[in-house]
Amino acid sequence: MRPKKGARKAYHHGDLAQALLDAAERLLDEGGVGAVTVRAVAREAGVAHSAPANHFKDRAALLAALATRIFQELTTEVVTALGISSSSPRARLHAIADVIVQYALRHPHRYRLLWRGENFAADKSSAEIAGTVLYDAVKEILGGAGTETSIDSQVIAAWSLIHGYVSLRLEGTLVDGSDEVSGKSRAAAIVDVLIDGVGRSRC
Amino acid sequence: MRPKKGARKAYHHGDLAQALLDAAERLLDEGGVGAVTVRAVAREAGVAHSAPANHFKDRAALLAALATRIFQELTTEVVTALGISSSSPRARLHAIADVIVQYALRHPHRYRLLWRGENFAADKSSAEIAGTVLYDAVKEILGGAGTETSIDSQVIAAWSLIHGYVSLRLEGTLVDGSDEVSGKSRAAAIVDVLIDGVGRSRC
DNA sequence: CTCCAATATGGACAGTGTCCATATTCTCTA
DNA sequence: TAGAGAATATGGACACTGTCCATATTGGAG
Repeated sequence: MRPKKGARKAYHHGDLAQALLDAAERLLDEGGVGAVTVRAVAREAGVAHSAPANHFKDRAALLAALATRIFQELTTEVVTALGISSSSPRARLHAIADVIVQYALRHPHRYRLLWRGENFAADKSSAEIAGTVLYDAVKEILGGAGTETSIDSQVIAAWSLIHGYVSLRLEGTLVDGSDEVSGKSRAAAIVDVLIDGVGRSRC
Repeated sequence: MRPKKGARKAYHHGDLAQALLDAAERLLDEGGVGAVTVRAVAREAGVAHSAPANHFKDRAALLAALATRIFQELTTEVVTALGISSSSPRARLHAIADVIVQYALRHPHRYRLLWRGENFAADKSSAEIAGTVLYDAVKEILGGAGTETSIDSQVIAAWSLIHGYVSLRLEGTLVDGSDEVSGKSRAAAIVDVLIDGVGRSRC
């Protein structure tokens, strides 16, 4: 039977699933996804090497669950920031970009984990839900003007821009060493480029 | 001693290093980076499991070499496309985006390999060189107008946009199923968004 | 022709994911 | 309240992996 209510100190260990995810997150932060090994997670949680199998059928399933949890944390941070931010579309886009860039730089391994599609081969559902939340957030910011398709393109462009920038930063591909450019962060600068357009800002 | 000239049928096997990279690329295309195992590569190439050690000290080194080779292939395709493309900045940006998106969709595992920083822990050099080539290509397209920093932001924005879009497509995150939008590809559409700006196209 | 370094081989070891039979413990029901 | 069955945890096993090692082979420089 599954725990029906509180589920604290339930069964033998007491929510081992949660404890395993905690352990996995610790290992992830320290050594990257490669360090998140079924056996290492079990060791970290102080259980037998085969105990995780009762809660996650696979290493992939474990990583998927971890990614889902992280995705929700990130989504929450974004939503919170949007709650505080002013109502200007530019400010709101800056807020989103800022939260995501900061989170990714603070927890690089976590952010990387989010975008390994392999992890979601099992249950795309929860990741897709979180993704939809973020997508809709930007769509709302960009408002109702323009045709439906043009808005979709704008939303996709915004997400591509932010995610791409973070990826390049994390992988160290960006030769650009300066985070600051004329008083604002590089992230803010490229968001402005997207809003104002390359063509316009060059004239 | 190292082969000095032609290096064909050299030594015991005859450029085993190259054969190993061929085998690795085959395995990569079929089963993703996880399938590129030192032993599997050796099997595929028909040599002992420890033979690769003579040419690549690590699995990481093997992957790095493979990534470098793929990076050069992609770079070449981009440069070629730019040679054919018209001189309009918009057309040239479209050309770059198109080549990269098409390449990534055709060889998803190869594209993914390029952006795993782990692979370059050993020799960042060659990957950085290839990255610089692409970076400079966009920088040249965007021309000499504007301040230095604002140009850098524009180039970074362009690369972030393209790379981010490809990543989202590859990971299946984009709920967007339609590649085509009002006669042009989605990739072209978001490049146009970047050029014209979100603000402008909404007025 | 001889020798040496580059190259290839096979064995070994620790670590991994996953399956299995077994042991323990919780919860619901009879 | 007693027991039964399901959920949970354990330890062993297997095949696979990366990497090291001692050994064998080979090609070219001297």
